[in-house]
This record gives sequence, C-alpha cells and structure tokens, in this order.
Amino acid sequence: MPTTKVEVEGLMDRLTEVFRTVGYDGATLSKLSEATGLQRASLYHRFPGGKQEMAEAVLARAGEWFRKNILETLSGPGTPKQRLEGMVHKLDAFYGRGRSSCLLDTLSFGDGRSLFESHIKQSFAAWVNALARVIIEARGCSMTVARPVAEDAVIRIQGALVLCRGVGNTKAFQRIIRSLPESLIRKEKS
Amino acid sequence: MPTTKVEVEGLMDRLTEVFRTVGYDGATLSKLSEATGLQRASLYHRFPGGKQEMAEAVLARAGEWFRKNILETLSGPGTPKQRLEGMVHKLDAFYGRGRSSCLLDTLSFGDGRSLFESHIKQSFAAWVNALARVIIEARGCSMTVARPVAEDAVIRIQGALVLCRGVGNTKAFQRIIRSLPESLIRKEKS
DNA sequence: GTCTATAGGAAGATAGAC
DNA sequence: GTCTATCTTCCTATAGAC
Repeated sequence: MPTTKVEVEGLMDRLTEVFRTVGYDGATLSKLSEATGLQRASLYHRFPGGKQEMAEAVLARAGEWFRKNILETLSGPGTPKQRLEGMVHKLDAFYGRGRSSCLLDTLSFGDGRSLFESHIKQSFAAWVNALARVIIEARGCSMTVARPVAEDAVIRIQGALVLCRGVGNTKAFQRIIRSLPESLIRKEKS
Repeated sequence: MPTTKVEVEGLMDRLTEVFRTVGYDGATLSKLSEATGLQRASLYHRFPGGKQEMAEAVLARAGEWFRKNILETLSGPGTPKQRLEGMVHKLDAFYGRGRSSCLLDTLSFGDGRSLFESHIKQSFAAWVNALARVIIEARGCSMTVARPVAEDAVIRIQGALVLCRGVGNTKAFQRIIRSLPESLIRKEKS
C-alpha cells in the first residue's frame, strides 16, 4: 500500500517547518524524526541522501509553490495592482502571517550556505525579475528604474520577517505587505 | 603576563566572525578553535560556560559597540540628517559594507533563539526607539507616526543584509543605507 | 594560559528483522 | 515501509601535564 499524497504532503510540511525554524545546521536527524513521527531509519528510506536530500526536497517543494502561487500571480491576468495584491495575499499565507521565517534566509547560514547558494541566488533573482516586470508595466519605466524598486520590495519582506522574529510579533510584517502594492506602483520614491 | 587588550579584542573579533557566519548551532567548538588558533581546552579556560558563554560575550560586545557608535550618534549633537548620516557611516563598517550578517538575525535560529530571545528583542527595541526620536525631531511628528518609519529603517537594513547574503553582492545594502537619511527625514511616504 | 588526552554523549548514517 | 540495533564520527566538556 503506497503512501498517499496527503501523507507525503504532511510529511513535507513537518520537514519544512523544522528547516525554517532552526536552519540547516540546527535541523538534526533527531528533530526531523520527532517532528515527522518517523524514526531516523525511515527517513533514510525515503531520503537516501539523508539530511541534505531532505533539505533539497523541502527547498524544491517551496520553490514550486512559490512559482505557482507567487510568480504566476505576478505574470498572470489583472491589473498590476491586482496582481501585487494577489502576491501579497499569497505571501501572507506562505510566511504564516509573518510567523514563519523564509527558507532562503535560514538556509543561507552554516553548512546550508554552500549547499544551497546557487538555488537561493536564483530564487531571489526570479522574484526580483517578476516584480520588476510588473513595476515596468505599472509605471511605464525602464528596467533600470524598476529593478531597485523590485529589490526594495523583497528587502522589505525579508527585513520584516527578521524584525518580527526578533521582537516576537507580526505587526510589522502585516504593515509592510499591506503597503507594498501601492508603494510599488507609485512613481514617487518608494 | 596577562593577555593584552589588543589580543583579547582580536580573539573576540574571530569569535564574532564565526557566530555571524554560521549562527549558534553551526558554531562548533572545532570551528571556534580553528578561527581563534586556540585549542578547545583553552577556549574553556577563558569561557568556562563554553559555547553559550562565548556567544553571550560576543553579543554583549557587539551591543556595547552598537550603543557607543550607533545609538550615541543618533542621540548626539548635530542636525537629524547629520546624525542619520553618522549612523549610516557606522553601520557600513559594522556590517562590513554589507558582507557580514547581523548577529540579531543569525542568533535568532535554533538553540540560539531561546538563549538570546530577550537580548535580541531589547536590541531591536532600543534601535527603533533611538531612530524614532530622531525622526520626531526632524519631522515634528508624533511617536505614533515616527515609530513605523523607524521600524521601516531597521527592516530595510536587515532585509538588505539578507538579500545581499543571498545574491552574493553588496550593492543593495549600499543603495539602501545611502538612501536612508533623506528618506527618514522626508514627510512623504517612506 | 596553553596544551594533549580523553570521557561521555549526540550526531549522521547503515544493516537487517518484521 | 517502519522498526530496533549498531557503527563511526563529531560534539561538548573536563582532567591534568607543562
């Protein structure tokens, strides 16, 4: 009896939660085992490459969700403002309303850094590019103008997650994402 | 012959570098030993509490530097703009022109989280407060208005560090800190 | 104040029963 | 597909010589 898709998704959710919370170095096999309810050996059955393969799977799955829900929203139908509001709505869920950290942040320390460097770099680049295209469409500006504005959006989101994790509440994240659509569309200094 | 102050400062610099780069969980005694040139047992001689005491010392020292160089600049003499430019100049050095991570970020994962939670929270609060006071002075606005603007500044700095670490270059950090003084003083939407 | 040596335990990973 | 049992390596921490 093969494992159901629902069970696999639940398993991946638990693994993701661990890597998000404690990073790559902090994600010990014991913690991953406890979080999933599977013994270490069972995890190795599913991920022969061990911890590294689990983190790769988690990162790949998050990347797919991000492409399908964030990037496709940005390049999809609707006005630029509607698409940015769509992104913000999806981000709110993706980051647990500001409670969860970003894997691109937590996996960029320690041993995770060298392992996922290029993946992280590409993910940030794709996000900035998708945002820049929306901004160009909304403002009728050049890529040279749009790129730093798009970077600012990613910077604010990441910074808000860091601050909220630090101070222990999510108000700043909520404020930031709510202000994003309008601030990215306006031509004034962002 | 007691160890000189210069040597101690050098030692602390090396320890700081490790915790900044790999976080608390990633900072093994082996890495700390290699980075400092001292054997594990020698590190225990200086820090009987082991890794936790080293991280506490590193965090305390960074906090002192921050108070003396950043917070005192913000509350010191000069116009608000001059003080913000002073902060930016110090921050540029503090974060290695955008190459180094912030300890408040790297120590908020894994085992470090529970250990340094309140220290991190207080540090962020002090920084936001100091910035808010400058903004109030510059704009003649209320604390209610100034606080989110001050938070935005911290958010941008932290976010820029995350993005720069992710993409492997420091341009975004440079751009962000250069734009900070003027954007915090202006009454337009930050 | 630094070192070598080592204890005791937790880490990642594997073998093989069921 | 999951488990118990085990291996090796690395970890934190200590003892004691110099």
